Amino acid sequence: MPTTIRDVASAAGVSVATVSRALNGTAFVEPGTRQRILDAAQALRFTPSVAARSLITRRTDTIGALLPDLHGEYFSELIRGIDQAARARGLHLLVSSSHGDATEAAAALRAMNGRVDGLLVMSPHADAAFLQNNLHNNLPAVLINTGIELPGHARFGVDNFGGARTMTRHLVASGRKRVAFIGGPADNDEALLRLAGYRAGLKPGMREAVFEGNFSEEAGWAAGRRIAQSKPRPDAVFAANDMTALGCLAALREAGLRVPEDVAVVGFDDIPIARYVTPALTTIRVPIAALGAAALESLARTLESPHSPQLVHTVVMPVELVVRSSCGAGPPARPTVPDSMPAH
Amino acid sequence: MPTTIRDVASAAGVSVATVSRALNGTAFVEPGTRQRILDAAQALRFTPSVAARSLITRRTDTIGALLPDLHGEYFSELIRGIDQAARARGLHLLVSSSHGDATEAAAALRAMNGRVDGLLVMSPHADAAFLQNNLHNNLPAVLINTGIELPGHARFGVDNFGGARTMTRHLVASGRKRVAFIGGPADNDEALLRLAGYRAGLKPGMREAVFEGNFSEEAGWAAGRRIAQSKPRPDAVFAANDMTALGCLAALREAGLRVPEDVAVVGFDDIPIARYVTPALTTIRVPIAALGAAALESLARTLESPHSPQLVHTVVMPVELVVRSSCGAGPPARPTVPDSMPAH
DNA sequence: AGCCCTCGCGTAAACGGTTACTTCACGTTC
DNA sequence: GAACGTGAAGTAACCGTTTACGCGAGGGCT
Repeated sequence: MPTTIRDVASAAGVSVATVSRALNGTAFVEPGTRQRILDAAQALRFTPSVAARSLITRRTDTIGALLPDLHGEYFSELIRGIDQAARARGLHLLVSSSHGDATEAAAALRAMNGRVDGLLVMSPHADAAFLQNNLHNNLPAVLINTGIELPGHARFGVDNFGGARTMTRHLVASGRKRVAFIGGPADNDEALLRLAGYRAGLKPGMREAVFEGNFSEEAGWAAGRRIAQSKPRPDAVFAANDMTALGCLAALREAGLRVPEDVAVVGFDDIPIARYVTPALTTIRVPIAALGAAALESLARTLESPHSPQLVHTVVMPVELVVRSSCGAGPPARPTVPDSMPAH
Repeated sequence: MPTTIRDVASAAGVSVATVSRALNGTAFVEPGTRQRILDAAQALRFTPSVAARSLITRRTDTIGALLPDLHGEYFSELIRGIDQAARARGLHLLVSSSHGDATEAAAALRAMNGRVDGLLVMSPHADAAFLQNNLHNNLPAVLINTGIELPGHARFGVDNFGGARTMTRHLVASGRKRVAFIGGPADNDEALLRLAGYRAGLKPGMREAVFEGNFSEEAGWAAGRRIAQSKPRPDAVFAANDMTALGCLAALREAGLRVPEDVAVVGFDDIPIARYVTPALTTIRVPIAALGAAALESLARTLESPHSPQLVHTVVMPVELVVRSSCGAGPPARPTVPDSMPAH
């Protein structure tokens, strides 16, 4: 039913091979002939069959993104970065988000087999064995935000350690004496790096105070209550991420403490909400979209030169300290409508 | 290089046709033979070539999502709903987000041709002519959040009119006398419906007061300043979306007005930030994920029975009034860590 | 016993592109 | 003027499936 390359060929009075060459520019075609072909294709609304092409070409010009069940801003920013970079390179994007367990993730990964030329994997389930088992025919893949190191694959992440150290140093430098830390999930690599950064940022002699957490607001709330009642009360709390900081903030204020006067509260991630709470949250901004874009760029380059040695194994994107009022050192008033979110 | 159906056939001692039938269950195959084939396929790690299959089948089991450059929560919720529904039906999801203008959107749409069996289109550029021109070989498509009505295509949206009317009535019922409205972009159908709902919700005799806006925080801020200085000052402001409400909120408070005592401020969408600002924003919750899922379900049904008459043309998802403190009628305190965002 | 239907399976023709060979017609070069 | 390189285009093989068609075997029916 749809027009094929043969229709175009007969319409232009040439062979299918010439049509293919003219359309793809893969070989010399006389300008006049080329124009006839182009016109015919246009007139017939010819669209090459992707399936037929990739059957022989063994390329799909599509990359797959395997994402965890992540949420809101983080997810959309990552996709945005990936999508833009992909479009710039003429690549398509097949996404699979939201799989609760490793089995689902494995199924999703396997289903992508043959549909994509390469893979962007960001999944808590993506350990070495997982990829080994489910990544058939050595599909190129780059890993995002993962702790594991896998021989053939590049890794991209943000500077969790450095960011956490910078934040801690900032608190210390602004005079805070007892800086507490609310951690993330115990098996989460990013959380562990942030914890390590916190420790590295303390002045020698300062005692660390680590409270349990799991990246959730509830955990921040619970930790905040414990912090408010703890014996030598901390005068600063560094939460492993912003949601935790938000929960902590609420708990501290309910306990009658003033933020930032009595205790500073800071987070990590710079989710958009951070700007809007009162007091506005000091945090570490992570370049999520840039992270996604960089990962895709790397993957695309690998695809272009399949047999070149893997140039880069691990890339750590720099992060940025964003000082607002919740640490007592930021601008007091509301910034005049900053780089805000576009309308939906 | 990868194993083909022929390898499996010779390994199992049967013909390729039988392998195909055994693997797809499309015809009777003797149990013993079937098992031999399954074992062989397993042992060889055989994965059917998607390209070859869809070349002959003319199906890709993939649906495309054409999305505007929408942001944050809205985007991710929509994708989540679509993705879950798609996975449940064994469909894959090819996304293309973020195109600034109609030309880019058209290119994105055309590039999907042949890669997808159907299309989910949510784009401000997707008017009738646009689809007519770029939707070749009458690809099934369903439209999301669009004002236009297109013969062959189902439409999905949320009840912008009803939600806005409910909100306005709520304000009126709680004693507000002068309810102002900050609009959205003049060419945005959703914004216009919300405006209409606002008008419909006013008591007869009440004067409407409509301020310009464009769904952005900045516009809300600007409108808020004008509102603060306007002659008979409104005692309630209904913004066309939450971001606008946030901007307005800030402007009113900078002008020294108390919210909600002096003036109520309410929004539309229930973005997550709405819960966290002080005062927490009263708003209309729209079921974004459900919207995406419903649209995909409809598309999938159309694909399954291609020649059945289009059952449903327009679906309007119900919305829900969420009363918080910014309208003066909500719960005063912070709800005890409500259905919060999961960790990223 | 003959007939027909169904099961079980093989043969080979699509599907719609790309591309390795070829052929042919021209200059160029020695 | 023979040898050769190169532009321009055609022929046909090939990519890996699905599926229409054919055929033999066996069972139920008349």
